[in-house]
Amino acid sequence: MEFRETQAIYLQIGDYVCEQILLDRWNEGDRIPSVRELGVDLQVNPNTVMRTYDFLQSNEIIYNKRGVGYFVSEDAKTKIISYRKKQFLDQELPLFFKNLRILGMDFKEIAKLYELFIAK
Amino acid sequence: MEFRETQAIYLQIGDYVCEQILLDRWNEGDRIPSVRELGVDLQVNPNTVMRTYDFLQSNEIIYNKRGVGYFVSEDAKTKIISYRKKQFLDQELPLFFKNLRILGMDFKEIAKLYELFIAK
Amino acid sequence: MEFRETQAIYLQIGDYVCEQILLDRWNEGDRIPSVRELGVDLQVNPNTVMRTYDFLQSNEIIYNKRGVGYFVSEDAKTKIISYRKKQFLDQELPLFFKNLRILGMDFKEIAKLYELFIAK
Amino acid sequence: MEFRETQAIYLQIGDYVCEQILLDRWNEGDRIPSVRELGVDLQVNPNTVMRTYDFLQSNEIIYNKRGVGYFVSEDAKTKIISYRKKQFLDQELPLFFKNLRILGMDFKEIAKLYELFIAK
DNA sequence: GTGGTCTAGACCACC
DNA sequence: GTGGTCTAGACCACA
Repeated sequence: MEFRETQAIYLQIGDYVCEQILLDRWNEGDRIPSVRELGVDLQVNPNTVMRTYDFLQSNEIIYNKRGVGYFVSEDAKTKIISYRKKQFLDQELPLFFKNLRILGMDFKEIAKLYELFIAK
Repeated sequence: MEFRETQAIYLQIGDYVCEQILLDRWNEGDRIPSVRELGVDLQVNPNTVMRTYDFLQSNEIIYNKRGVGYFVSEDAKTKIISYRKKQFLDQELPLFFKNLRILGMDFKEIAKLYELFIAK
Repeated sequence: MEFRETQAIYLQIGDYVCEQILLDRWNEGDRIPSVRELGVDLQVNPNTVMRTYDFLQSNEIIYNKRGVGYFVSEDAKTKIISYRKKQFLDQELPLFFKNLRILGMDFKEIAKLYELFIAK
Repeated sequence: MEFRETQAIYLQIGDYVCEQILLDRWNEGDRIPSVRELGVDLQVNPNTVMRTYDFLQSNEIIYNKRGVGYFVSEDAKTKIISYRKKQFLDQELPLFFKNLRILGMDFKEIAKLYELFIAK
């Protein structure tokens, strides 16, 4: 796995894990790879994976059974989506609209571009 | 001024400066606030403002007269808009569309939200 | 059975076993559940139960007949109570009192809560 | 500073910080020592202090100004006390009462011991 | 100077 | 085997 420079690796791994869950590769209730396994897989220090798991656990997307491993929470998918939606509506959308206005772009242009995007 | 966690403060100040220019609050050829003044205004360390000005100067949006201050370049508005438009079309828009799809949102919803935004 | 985060599971199982003995559910001289049985009951790895039994045996609360099983010692109840009472008076009580004071709670509050607890 | 074996160092440092706040040694709004300073003071790796600060920040007891340092939140004292109170009422008190009953101790005994404790 | 991230490697308790 | 903690040391962006 390649990492972007612009974001902490442990967060990118977080996104990776969430994607696996959203795509039903790792199902709710399943055990996910151990910190060591995933560390080897992604060519990353186990501590870094640990940090990801810590972060996801504090967001209740995964949980831990002591001495056994980490597991996908029951409502993980819902949580991920609602978390992202909130992020999107609160942060990205206002910025997006502001940009539209500042750049003097017409909303209809965007609509057209979206159709092109969908068609791809 | 409040700053987002997701982006360096000096870049956010850069956006702020560009906005002043685009909105004709600071006109081309005019002197803009000194590093210290803006630092006080925005509750930010002067070094940070300095970094912003450095950055904007390297993009030729502002220029410097030694011992006098920083000034808005003649074609600043054009430059800002073309720079931003490129950024917007290449980077933000694809991400934006991708998000829409992942979150399963309808484009009509966005259109409605935009009207609300405009009305404000 | 639910386990607290703050203490090792095998110790919490130890408390559970002692309680069964104190409450006369498992009587002195009787055979107690096998490591596997209790493991299934409590949804826990048999190794963990094994560790509990090891621990209790080293405190002479239970003993082992090879190939037969584990049994409650003759004077188990006395031992448990004296062990716990010591623990309680030396360790828990001082901490408890200290907490009361730090939190600025009145002892009468505690008395009331105790009545509620008893009434349950 | 000496650390107990029974609890993670970073949590003990957390308690230490909270104590400083409760005792008005570090006041609300004040900057607290940098991770490096406190690391030297307590003879501990800066990363460990970092972990403490992370933890306290997620509990909103301290907050961070980027590039400047960590600061005591406005209502830190209230938060600490209410956090501890919750912990006490939910976790310790039920266990305490349960112990009382199992050990067959009278509540009046406890009341007497408390008076002795207070008198000290 | 500050925090933040990451690595490598160690040791531990626990399951 | 698992996670959890800690250290030492490095590098970086940021203020």
